[in-house]
Amino acid sequence: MTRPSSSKPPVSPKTRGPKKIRMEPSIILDAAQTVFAEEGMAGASVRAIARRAGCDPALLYYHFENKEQIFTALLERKFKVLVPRLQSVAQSRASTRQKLDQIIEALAEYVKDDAGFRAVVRGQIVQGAESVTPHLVDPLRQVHEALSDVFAQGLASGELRADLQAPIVAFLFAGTYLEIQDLVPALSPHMPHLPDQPMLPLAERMWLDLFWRGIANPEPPSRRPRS
Amino acid sequence: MTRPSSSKPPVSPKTRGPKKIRMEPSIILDAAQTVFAEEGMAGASVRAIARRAGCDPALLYYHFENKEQIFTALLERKFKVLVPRLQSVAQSRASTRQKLDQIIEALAEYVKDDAGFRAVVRGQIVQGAESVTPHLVDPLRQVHEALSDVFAQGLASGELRADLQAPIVAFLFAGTYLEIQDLVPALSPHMPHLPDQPMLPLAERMWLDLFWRGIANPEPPSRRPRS
DNA sequence: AGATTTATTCAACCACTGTTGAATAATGGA
DNA sequence: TCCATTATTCAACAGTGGTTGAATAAATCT
Repeated sequence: MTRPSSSKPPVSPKTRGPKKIRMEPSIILDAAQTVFAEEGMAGASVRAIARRAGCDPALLYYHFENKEQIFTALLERKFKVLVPRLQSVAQSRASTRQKLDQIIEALAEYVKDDAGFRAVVRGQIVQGAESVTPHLVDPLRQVHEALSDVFAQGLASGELRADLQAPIVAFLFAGTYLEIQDLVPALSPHMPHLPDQPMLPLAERMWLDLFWRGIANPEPPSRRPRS
Repeated sequence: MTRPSSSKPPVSPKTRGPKKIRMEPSIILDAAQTVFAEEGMAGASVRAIARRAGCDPALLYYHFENKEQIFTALLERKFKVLVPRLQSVAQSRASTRQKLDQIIEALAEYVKDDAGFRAVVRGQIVQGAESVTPHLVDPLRQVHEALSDVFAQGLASGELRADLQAPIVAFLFAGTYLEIQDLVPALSPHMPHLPDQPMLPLAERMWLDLFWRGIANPEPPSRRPRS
């Protein structure tokens, strides 16, 4: 102030450089996931993510290209565990019913505590966001193919009703499962006229039974090809 | 430019006031709905909404309190037609199957060309946005109550399986229907291994058949109380 | 016609946005 | 121990965000 700033006082010439050490990019991703979930795609600010991760905003640009690429990195991280797991279920040879249970297990891992973030992803999908969609279609296609395979096998073996179409049932199965995982926990707290138990397990069980009755072949073939 | 702006030239003292006349608030709401759908809650700027509606941003603050209130007004407009329609279905006395068809008709009207906007609404629900949730819980509760009634009646009449719980089936029915309406159109264009027909009608029919098989009582009572 | 109310626009405010270039502390190798 | 690389921070830029107060045209009323 009073000093007339003789030539070029860089204001505080000795305070830069690391203070926290070794910030793992995965910590930034964790922070980003929460902030995206809470604020949405556009509402999530780089500064908020950095604050939550405990570092400077500029650091994000050292580890990632920009905000969108943080988002796509997040997608990649999530699908990298889901896709192979589903593919291995599709290649196992258990009964269709058992495979569905395994698929549900994998999906349950995928959705864990994550409704907010997945709502953002859904937004990007339905509005076909240019920068995100390319990174989404590939894993989603793989997920859908794996599920389609499972249902196609069930059709071929006669475990499932012959009037079904595997790719469509795959849509229905995954879509409705995720829907229940997201919406029931979000809504049931506000519905006063409900039984006094946790809704989600009840809804999940009822949905699975319902769905199975809807697709199972009422006259199943002999369980093993028996003379 | 060249004029040195003598003392206080209010820059252009005669250009204010209306140019377009009588901008209906509903036009602003239409514009807002598209922009919210395309850009998300935080990404939708007041300026973008105004541009789309063809008016000045400040006008939005004459007709509405602020951005959030535009959003809640939008919600109100949508639910004002859905809720009574569902309630009247619940009070009619057709067969349960017929009532479900009517519910679907009402829901189809509700979802029409609107996936983007509903994705935003879903985001607000799952993240429990403070300013929006209060305006959502009431209509959502009414929707859920109406559907619950329909299923409860079906249970009482023996049209539906006795091991179901009406409020939960209500969740499943509405949730999964909306899910299919949103996700199938958004995803199927990117799935190369699909039959070459429009997916949505197929998926919708298959889902309804599946759902009905899942909830219908396999030993239905006499259609009218007989002797 | 004149006055009042209603509907609209303009210009500006400040807080915050994504992003970058330069400065620098910590780390690891020679 | 010195040096090069890596990881981090600071400060700033230019743009955009929601929002408001004053100005004013159009519509309505008397």
